[in-house]
Amino acid sequence: MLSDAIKDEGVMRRVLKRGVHDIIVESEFVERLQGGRPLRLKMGFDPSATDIHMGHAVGLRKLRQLQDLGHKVVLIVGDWTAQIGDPSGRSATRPMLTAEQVRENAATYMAQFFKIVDRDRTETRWQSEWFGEFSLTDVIGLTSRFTVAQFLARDDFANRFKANQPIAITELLYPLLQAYDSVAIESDVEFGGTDQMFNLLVGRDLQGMVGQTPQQCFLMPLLPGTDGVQKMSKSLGNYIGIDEPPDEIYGKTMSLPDNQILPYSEYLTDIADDEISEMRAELAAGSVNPMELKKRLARELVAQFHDADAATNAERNFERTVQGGQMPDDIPEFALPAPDALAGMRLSRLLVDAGLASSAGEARRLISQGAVQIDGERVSEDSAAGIEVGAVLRAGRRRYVRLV
RNA sequence: GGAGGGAUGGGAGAGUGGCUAAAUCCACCAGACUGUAAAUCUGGCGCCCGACGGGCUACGCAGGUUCGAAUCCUGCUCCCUCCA
Repeated sequence: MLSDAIKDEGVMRRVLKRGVHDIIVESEFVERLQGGRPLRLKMGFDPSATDIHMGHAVGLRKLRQLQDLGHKVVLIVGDWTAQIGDPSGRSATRPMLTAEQVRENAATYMAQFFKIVDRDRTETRWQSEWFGEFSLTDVIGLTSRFTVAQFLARDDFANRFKANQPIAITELLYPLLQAYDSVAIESDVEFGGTDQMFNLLVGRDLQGMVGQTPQQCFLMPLLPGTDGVQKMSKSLGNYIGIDEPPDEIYGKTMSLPDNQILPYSEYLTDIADDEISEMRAELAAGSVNPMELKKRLARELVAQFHDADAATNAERNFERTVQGGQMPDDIPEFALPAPDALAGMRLSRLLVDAGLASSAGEARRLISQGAVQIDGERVSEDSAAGIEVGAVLRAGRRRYVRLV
């Protein structure tokens, strides 16, 4: 059942150090890892956000590594909290969902989740299994174990409290509910980003209070988004989704700032440690064009979330279109409503209809700024005169459409 | 329960009767330069109109005063601070 690989120093190093920010408590974790019993690895999921991106992948890859050593993932669908939402209204990321939406979102999420995590070594649990039965007595029992001072130890709360920002009572409840999840499934290890540290620790405390062995907390580094500064998140629009087409993953990776090449390579690929050290040395010495290392990274990511052929293709496309300035071969088509529709039509109208601009105003701006090309020729007049069926419209760097 | 302060565009934050589709910064879009990197520079950033002009919508919500309101008045909703 359990793999002997845990005796291998290289494997252990990879599991414990690479793509890991901190393990609380590392020595206990190692002990339990070697204890001969498959561990229950807790991973919670909020069904109000269903897209998995590279930032999440760091942790999911870690789960997979541990599964490969014989351990078991327990995926918790946060259906209960999602149906309550966040009444404080402060956070648009926690809308109230219907049971129906939760089911759909969970399905969407899992389809992506199991691209990384091994389905056969995963147990899926729904939060409502235990919270569905919860009474007010239970809630009070739970809250009575903690103090306000404990919560003020969390940076986020402390800062907001000092700055006179509101903190909804429910916000204090969420960590407790999450902690109770750990008790409900008898978690051995819980995973989360460094921003989750407080919540994970509350789970650890609560388990101890009810007589369970406290879970270990596995903290993953937060992956910066494509801007290289803020953490990757959908709402900031700086993410690379694992479900995105090969060309997108490749292209977005290429637009990463250079200083993200090493972190991304380390956290998201299996490129060997010595190779990464070599890359680091080359970058420091300036003996390599960072672009080349980024291409390597982009290939690795596409191969991982699609396959090797897709990676080769995406690279070829990138070289031809972006680096070579040629048109891509897959251009979405836009069907003109009528054969003679182009006659007398304004170009701005056409751009909007074809989805290349969100409004006529934007379309006009693009034209006047020289961002619009027809069959490779830059246009400056807002007129569709002379355009024929089969022509390729381009707006900005990457938006193309072929008229049919 | 009492007193005071506040709600402005994706975010932060000016503006206290016309010069305000609303300063400035960030984010974002496009162009130049490039390695679809960073930095820098330039232009843009509500919607519509054959349009160097015109119209419509917008400053928490609903009314009102005024030739004219984001700016004044009334009511409502929400938030914050201090006192109890």
